[in-house]
Amino acid sequence: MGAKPQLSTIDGRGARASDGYVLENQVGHLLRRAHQRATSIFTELMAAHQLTPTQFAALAKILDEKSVSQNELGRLTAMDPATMQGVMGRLCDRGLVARNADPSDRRRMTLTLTPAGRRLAETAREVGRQVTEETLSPLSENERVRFLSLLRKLC
Amino acid sequence: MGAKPQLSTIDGRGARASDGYVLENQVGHLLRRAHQRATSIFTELMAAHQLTPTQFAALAKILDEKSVSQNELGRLTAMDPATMQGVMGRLCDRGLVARNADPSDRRRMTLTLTPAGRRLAETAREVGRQVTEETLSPLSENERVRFLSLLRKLC
DNA sequence: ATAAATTCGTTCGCATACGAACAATAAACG
DNA sequence: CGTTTATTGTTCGTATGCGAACGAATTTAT
Repeated sequence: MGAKPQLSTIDGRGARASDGYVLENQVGHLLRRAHQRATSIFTELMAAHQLTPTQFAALAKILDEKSVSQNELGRLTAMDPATMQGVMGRLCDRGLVARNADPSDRRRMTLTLTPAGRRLAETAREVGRQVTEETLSPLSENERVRFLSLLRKLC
Repeated sequence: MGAKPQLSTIDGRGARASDGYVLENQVGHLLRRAHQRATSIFTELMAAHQLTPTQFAALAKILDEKSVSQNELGRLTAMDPATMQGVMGRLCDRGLVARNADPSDRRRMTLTLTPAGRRLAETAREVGRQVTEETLSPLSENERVRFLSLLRKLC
C-alpha cells in the first residue's frame, strides 16, 4: 500500500525517469532551451542588422531614455556592469553609441545614440516585433497572455 | 477615426513605451531574465558541489543513460558539440567523467561516470529538486503546472 | 565498389554572463 | 570637517553558447 517505486519509468516524450528526477521537466532546463530558441529566432531575423539580443536591448533603451549612464542602462536591461562594458565597447566601435563624460559626475559616462544608431534602433525595433511574434507562434492568443503573465512573475 | 498615436505612454511598471514597443514586454527579454534568475538560484544552492547548470545536466543524463557518446549527450541536453567539448573537458579534468574510445565506431568517445562522478551526480540531483522548488516559488501549484505546460511548447 | 552525403569530435573566434577585485569619485554620516 | 559608505566604470578569469571550418570515420546512394 506504500508509494510505488516508479524506477526507470518512461515519460510522455521518451525521457527515462531515475528516482523521479527528469531533467526535461526542470524549469531551469526548460527556460534555458526556450531562451536558446528565442535567441536563435532573433539572430536569424536580425541577421541583416548584425545585432545581438543584448546589443538591441541596449539600443532600444537608449532610444527610449535619450541619455543614460552605463550602469543605469545595465539596470534597465538586466546586464551586469562587466557585461555592459563589452556591449557598449562594441556599439561604440561601430559608431552607434557615443560615450561622453558627465560634467556633473566625473565617474559617469553619458551614453547617447549617434544618428546612425538612432536609425538602426528604429529599424531594428520593427524586426523586434517580428521576433516576438515568431517566438510566440506556438501559442494561441490566450496562451500568450497567460504565459507572459506567469513568466513575468519569475523575473 | 484612425489608430491613436499612443506615443510615450507609461505602462503598469513605469517603462516608457515608444511607438508601442516596450522592451520589458518582449518574450525574449523576459526569458533571458527568468533564465538569469534560475541560473542565479542554481549557482547559489549548488555552490558546495561546484557544478554549473550545464555540467549538472550532463552528469544527470549520463547517470540516466549509463553510457553515451559526446554528440548524443549534447542532443539530450540541448548543447552544441562545441559547447559540449568544453563542458566534458572540465568534467573529465575533475575526474567525474571518463572518456573511452568506442571499439565499434572509431569516431565516437564513450562517456561514463566515474565512481566519484556517480556519487556527486546522485547528491546533486537532490539539490536540483530544491533549485526547481525555489525557482518556481513565486507561482502557486496550479500556476506551475500551467506555466511548465506552456513553456514546453516554446522549446 | 565507388562516390556522395552524413556523422563525430575538435578547434577558432566572437559574444554574453558574472564573480571578484580595483581606483576614482560622490554621498552620507558623525 | 573628516571618515565611512556607496556608486561608477574597469579589468581579469572562468564558463556557456554557437557559427564556421576542419579531418577522420561511417553510412548511404549509385
